[in-house]
Amino acid sequence: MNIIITFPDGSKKEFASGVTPLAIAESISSKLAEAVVAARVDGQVVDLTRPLSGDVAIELIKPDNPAGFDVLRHSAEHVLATAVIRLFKGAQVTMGPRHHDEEFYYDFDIGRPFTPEDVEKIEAEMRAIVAEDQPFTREELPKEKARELFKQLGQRYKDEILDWIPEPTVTVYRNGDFTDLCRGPHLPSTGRIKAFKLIGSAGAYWRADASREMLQRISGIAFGSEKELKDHLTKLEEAKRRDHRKLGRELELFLVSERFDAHEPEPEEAIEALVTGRVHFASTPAFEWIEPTLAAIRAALPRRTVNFTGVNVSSHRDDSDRIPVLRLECFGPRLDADEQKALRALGDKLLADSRERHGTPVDLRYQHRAFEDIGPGLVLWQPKGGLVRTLMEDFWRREHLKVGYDIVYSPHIAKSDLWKVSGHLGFYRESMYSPMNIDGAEYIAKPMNCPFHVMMFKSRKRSYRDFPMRWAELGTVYRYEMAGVLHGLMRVRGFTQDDAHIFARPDQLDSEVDRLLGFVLHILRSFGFTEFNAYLSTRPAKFVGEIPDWDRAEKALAESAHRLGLKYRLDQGAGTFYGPKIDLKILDAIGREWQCSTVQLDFQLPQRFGLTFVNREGKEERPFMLHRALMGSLERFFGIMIEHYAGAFPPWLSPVQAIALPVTDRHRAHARAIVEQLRAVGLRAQVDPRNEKLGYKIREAQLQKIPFMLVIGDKEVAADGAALRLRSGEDRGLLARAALCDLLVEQCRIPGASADQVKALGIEDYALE
RNA sequence: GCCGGCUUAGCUCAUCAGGUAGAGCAGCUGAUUCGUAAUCAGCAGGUGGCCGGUUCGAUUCCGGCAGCCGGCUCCA
Repeated sequence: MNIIITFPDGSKKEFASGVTPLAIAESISSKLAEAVVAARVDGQVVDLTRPLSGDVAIELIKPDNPAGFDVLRHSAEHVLATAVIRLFKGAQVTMGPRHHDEEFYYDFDIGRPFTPEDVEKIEAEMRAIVAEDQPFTREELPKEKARELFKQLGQRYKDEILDWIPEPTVTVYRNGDFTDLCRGPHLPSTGRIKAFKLIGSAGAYWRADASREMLQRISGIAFGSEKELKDHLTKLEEAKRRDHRKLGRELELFLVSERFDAHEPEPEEAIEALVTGRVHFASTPAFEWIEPTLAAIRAALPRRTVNFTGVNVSSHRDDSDRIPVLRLECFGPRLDADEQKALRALGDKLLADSRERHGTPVDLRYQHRAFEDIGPGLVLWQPKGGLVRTLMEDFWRREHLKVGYDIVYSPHIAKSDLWKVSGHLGFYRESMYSPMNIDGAEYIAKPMNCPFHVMMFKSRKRSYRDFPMRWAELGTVYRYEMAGVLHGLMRVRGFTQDDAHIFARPDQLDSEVDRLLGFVLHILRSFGFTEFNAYLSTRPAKFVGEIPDWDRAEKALAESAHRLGLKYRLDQGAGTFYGPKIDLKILDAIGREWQCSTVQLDFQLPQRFGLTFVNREGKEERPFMLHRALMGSLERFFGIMIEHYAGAFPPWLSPVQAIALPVTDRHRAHARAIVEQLRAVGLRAQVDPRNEKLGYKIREAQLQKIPFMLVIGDKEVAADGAALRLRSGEDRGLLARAALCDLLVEQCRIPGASADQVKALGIEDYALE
């Protein structure tokens, strides 16, 4: 019996029933059969070896297609697992990712971490398995049969995976000595994995749950050809070259988490004693410890002043598992051997005491203070970075004022009570810095700016005529982020949000969202980003407010994105607890995605703070509130720009725009004259006055990524001009002084919203009714 | 916070197996007056992240802590 196969281009061909997609590919060309990794049959991706029956539509999938990529990488995972069970007796296999971005990985439990040597061995074993060209075979069997099978194989984790599969029948794939529970599909055989490389190993929690077993993840990359693999590695190299941490140091833009040696040993050296212990936070307030501990330490160190300086709560998992760290400072000469011994003995004693009292360990140690330390995740903006930031901020302020925002400021700390009312202490406590005690009241560093803006709203009775109110602030916030996630400027603990809160009447929702999205695009484009991905995040499982309000708000965001021609992806259930949001991610020069902008609707705060306005009928009504950030955080956005431009900022953002390079010192005076004139028209220009060869100065200017180099020698002095060299290497030749000036002014112009844009962004409701 | 790795001069990196550290660049001094990505010479620079342990002796071996890097998780 024959069946009719329909191809994507609509053409049809007849085959014998039971034909496999692989055979079909071979009938077209052997090259295609070689390249193809899976087939889409009536919309479903299946193995190339799956026999077909009945008339179907078929599409042969190659690795250049996302589905094909997935199959390739998925098979690579199985090869990885095969290598691991061969090399490690009793290794437990768990699972790989559902979808693959760049990398593939598979998590194992071998009772210990993998070493870098293990990974090398595993990769070698994988190559052997590929060379063996083991066929992948698929088998369907009832769930209970599968349970028995994996029990026999000694694979514990598979049992748990089977628990969360609802279907009565499951599929199992085999290759060589490896059998895995797997939906598939897979390549016909391991020999088809030509280009792959293991990237490394790291710990990962079973089911991403920190309370479960720590597994060992091995990750790698796989491609359809060696060339693609090579290209990918080149891209990684390129990313490394652009790393903002490296460029930040080289260009002297910022410092983060820097530790400096202490300057001079001081006559009165300070040491710091830390007392840590695990106690039940709710039933045993850490403060009970302070007095007895202090007294004991004072007795052990009679020659020193010992002060209590605070309590840090260092674990943030949940209330019952917090670790209060008592921070004590001891001033005085460095401890001698006897004193250190005494302190250690005291530590042992405290340990024993606390075990008795709380059933938990306590640990006392001291540390000589040998460093001048800022603290992890805190940023210093050096002069050149500070200048770029100033330019970013100035631009930001000017554009905001143009389109009807007001600029506000708020303090860095506020009483705990405010954070209680706002709900942060309930929902956000784990990310907040510990309170400080001032005159008997508790204050906390702000993790967000919104409560302050809300308080300003409440300062007087509001009328429907006041709306919309758009209050923007470059507000520096502090968030306690887990130590392991900090990363250069991209993830820090103190950062400045380009925040704003828009308070408006319900009838203004659509127009405000429209204007906002338009404004976001304008700002991001001005900084040189032209490609975006938008994500609409809808109601999560845990939410506040009424469902009709949510639906309406989600619709408003979606429609607005639509009106602006912004294509968005739906992120179901990923909204914040207080409202839906739309996030914009920008694509940088090498195609990486970065989240910056977020626009969030909030039903929660106006309600918690009881915000109202008086409407046209004289009745109290609740306004809505929009939170938004465009750049997100100045620190992070700066980091992204550094990587996007590889440190070569556009001229308007370059710390130094032009540098004059006199060929010898007799050309210095003329160089100074040119620079003076450039400065007079507002350009940031400098002279390199050093007695060095021209090549040397050019090299330095080039490394500093200065956009315009002005070479000045005899010819240029005679012609009263300069020879312009661009950082691209292009030599523009001699330019007369005036022409040079005009050109540079033009090239360094600061972007800004045009009159049309301002109009589009809606200045009209500035007019009072 | 968890898992692994790393931490040597301002930066980039050496020091084969435990015997108290070297180079290039940067810095300082001097010479050189030079045309599109590095002129030469000299000088100075380090209680090898911090605190302990083992050892006759630790940068090297072991433990604790801190920081960084790659992941988990989370997010601007």
